[in-house]
Amino acid sequence: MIQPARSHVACAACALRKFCFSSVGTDTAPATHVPLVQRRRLRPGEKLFTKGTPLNSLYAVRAGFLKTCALMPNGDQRILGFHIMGDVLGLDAIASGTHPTEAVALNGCEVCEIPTDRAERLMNGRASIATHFRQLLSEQIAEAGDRIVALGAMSARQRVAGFLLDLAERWASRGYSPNEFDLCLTRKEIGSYLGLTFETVSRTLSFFDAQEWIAIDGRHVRIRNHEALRNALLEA
Amino acid sequence: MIQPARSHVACAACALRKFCFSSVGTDTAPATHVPLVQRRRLRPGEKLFTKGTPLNSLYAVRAGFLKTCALMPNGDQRILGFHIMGDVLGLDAIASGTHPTEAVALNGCEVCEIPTDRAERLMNGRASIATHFRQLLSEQIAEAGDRIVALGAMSARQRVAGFLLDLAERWASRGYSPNEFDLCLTRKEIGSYLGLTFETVSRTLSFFDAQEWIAIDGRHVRIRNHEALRNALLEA
DNA sequence: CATATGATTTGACCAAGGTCAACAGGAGGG
DNA sequence: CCCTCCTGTTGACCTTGGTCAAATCATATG
Repeated sequence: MIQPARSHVACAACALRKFCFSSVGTDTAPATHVPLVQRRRLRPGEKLFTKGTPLNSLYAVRAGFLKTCALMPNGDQRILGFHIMGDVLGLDAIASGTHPTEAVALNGCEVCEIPTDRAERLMNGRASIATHFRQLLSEQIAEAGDRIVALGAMSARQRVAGFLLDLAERWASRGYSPNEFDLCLTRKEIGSYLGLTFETVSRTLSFFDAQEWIAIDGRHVRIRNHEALRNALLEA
Repeated sequence: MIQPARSHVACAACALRKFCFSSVGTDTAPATHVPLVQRRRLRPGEKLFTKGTPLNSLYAVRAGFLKTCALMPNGDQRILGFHIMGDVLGLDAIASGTHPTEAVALNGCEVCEIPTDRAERLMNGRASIATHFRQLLSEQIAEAGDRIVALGAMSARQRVAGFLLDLAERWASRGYSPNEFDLCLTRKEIGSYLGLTFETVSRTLSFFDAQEWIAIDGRHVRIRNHEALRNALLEA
């Protein structure tokens, strides 16, 4: 069991916190932060849901790192997104009632599971929760727009620079170091996410390392020059 | 004024029909299909909303053809989507309350305008409408995922073939010919949408024409061989 | 430990598509 | 009618990033 204190912290950053019984009570009573939603632990490589599965629950990431992938007709997969603490998974399944993508844990993960019928009930009962949820959905549409722009318009260096800065910012917004983190990903997975081959990803990372913009050791990255990366992201 | 009969038909295909007063009454009374939502006409090139504008209304396209674009820092624009009869615009603005993109009419358009406060009120009052709206939002997330896959993984020929087939299907689903339609777009706009230069779009269309898979005359397209295009979409 | 497997890096080469340029056809304006 | 501007087509050439291949390293498994 995770300590109440840590739980409280993680829940504060969670986009689905309003769907927990734990915070439905008065906000001033820490005792109510004992989680009442279902928790689920995932081993590295374990799938949270698979393509074609009926949508039963939405998930909020509490700890760890997951990817969501689209499976192509020819068998291989394209990575659509990476998800860390506070991110919500499963929203793309609401339209059809069936997951169009799959979610895979990249390391040990813990997620909160909110059954969809419970979420519906909560939203029907409290308009503010429904509004919040619509904002969550809309945010993913807007973010997808950004990805579309990036994939259609940016060079390999821009994509990799943008990827590193995006990860750094996301870790930072969760209270971690913006300068040092682990990509829990293979070069191949990064390439799949960015629309590049793994060789190009490797070369580009090596180039950034040679420029001393980053220091890379396997999957561990330290950003040495945010400014240079930001320039690489902007310039042609 | 548009004839009641046509109005009824267009509304039947509209994703926002549940938000019209006209259909909130009993479904069996055609008289109530007289539209009570605000209509708005747009001349070619006119903007429905611009980037940075506060979100006041959602829009459903009744007639015509619009594009939504992201504006890049350097000034040029990337086209995120094309929209025809029945499509909904503005959903990406719900999260921030401000339009992150702009929508431009490509020809004479007519849209229905649903003020967001009215939409909120309707959703708060009727759970089924709220559920329907969430499905609408989720659908756009799932569709954006498809675009991301397409942009990251497909060749120029695949993209153009997919674009033509997608347009054909969308026209067909609205009761028009799946074989003949007008791209109301310049080659440059198609390229911006597909992540290609306009020269490549032009060359690829010429190639498809030379293969006799399509017949192209300016912006008018006739599809002569759906099967060949579908193959082009799948093969490497 | 020996071996197999997969991740990563790097090099050499190639091709898809971008860039630059020339030209034609239309639309609009004086 | 002339001129300009914009769209579209096509050709020539070049760059980016993909493909193929080899070597290294790490990890896992017998």
